[in-house]
Amino acid sequence: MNVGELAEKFGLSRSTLLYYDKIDLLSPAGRSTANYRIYSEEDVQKLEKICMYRKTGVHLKKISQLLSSPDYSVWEERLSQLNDEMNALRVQQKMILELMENPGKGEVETLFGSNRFSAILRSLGLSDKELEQFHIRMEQTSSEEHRSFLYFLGLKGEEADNIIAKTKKAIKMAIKDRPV
Amino acid sequence: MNVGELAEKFGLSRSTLLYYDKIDLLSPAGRSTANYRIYSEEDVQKLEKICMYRKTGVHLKKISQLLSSPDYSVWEERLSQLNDEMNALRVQQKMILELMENPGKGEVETLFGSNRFSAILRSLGLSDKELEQFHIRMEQTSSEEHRSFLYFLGLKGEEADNIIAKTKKAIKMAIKDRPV
DNA sequence: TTGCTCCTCACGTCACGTGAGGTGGC
DNA sequence: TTGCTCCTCACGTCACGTGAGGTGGC
Repeated sequence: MNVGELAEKFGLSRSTLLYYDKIDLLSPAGRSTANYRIYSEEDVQKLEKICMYRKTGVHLKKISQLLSSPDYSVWEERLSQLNDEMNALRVQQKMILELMENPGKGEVETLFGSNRFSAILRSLGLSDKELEQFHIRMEQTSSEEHRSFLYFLGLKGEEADNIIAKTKKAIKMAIKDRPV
Repeated sequence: MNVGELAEKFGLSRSTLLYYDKIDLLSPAGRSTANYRIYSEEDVQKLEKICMYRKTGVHLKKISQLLSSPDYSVWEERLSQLNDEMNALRVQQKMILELMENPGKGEVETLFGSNRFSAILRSLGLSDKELEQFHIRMEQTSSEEHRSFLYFLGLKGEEADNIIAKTKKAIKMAIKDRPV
């Protein structure tokens, strides 16, 4: 296999493979007479692992190390890092919400009503779909539990009522649209 | 004020301020006879805003735009971006957990018992302390609710029992260590 | 011969950090 | 004079993307 074929097979760009060769992460087994890169079956399997590991967000250097000596601790470290990164993102969300609520400090227009609600939703770090699913499952299990959970999150009475109303509506819609 | 003083006042490095000058984000009002940068009171106030905006994670270019023309939509965009980024991190967490559970694919040692539990905890994107607090609050409110919540998260019976036992222990410790 | 892929530099990205080499102020 | 801060390049970071300019294969 040459670069183009390998790139397409894995949905990567050529420059990615050239880069991997450059940093000695994945060098082709050989070269053709015309100096084309030729990848072996082993190279293909190695690339498969690389792609999997890459999806965890660890640095290519660590991936390189992992390939030569599997080390379990890399995953624990990465999980811890991810935790920190998520917390950092949450801090950013909080900062934005503060700026939105205190336009005086940042001198931006005020935010209110349903906008504020959606901002709070996002600040919880969940996607809209995920949150809707969560609320639906809670409401179906126990409406009372749902309400206390919303209070638990620090929402005020009216806001909680709004969410519950929305969720009930969503459930009705879901039931209505359910295939027979 | 010169660079060093301003840097210290805001807890920034000098190179940061040099960089901000270079990209025309914050250029000093003037220069001394020895070509030192001299920052005015206006510059100080501008830097204050820059520091606040920086905490939201928006690019310096956008911050530069914000300073000349306040635009509310920047925050909405950033919130949406943050959502995407958090989801991306969650995908990475999932990938790691899969690799940990399927050592065959990644050829890493197996994970079991309490390790698996802590991995699940981290995969929820909460810090250990946050999670402990959460469990404590739930357990104090309603032990039954706590258990059903754990099932809700997909934990099996024994694992749930373990968490509850741990939480009860933590509560006892907290009560015991409480200042009189 | 015409396209096509391939090759090798080399520069740009983002927000700085880190020297190198030199000058002014107390 | 001794440190101290200041100055201006310029390179390194991370994982590529994007040309520029040129060659081999069908």
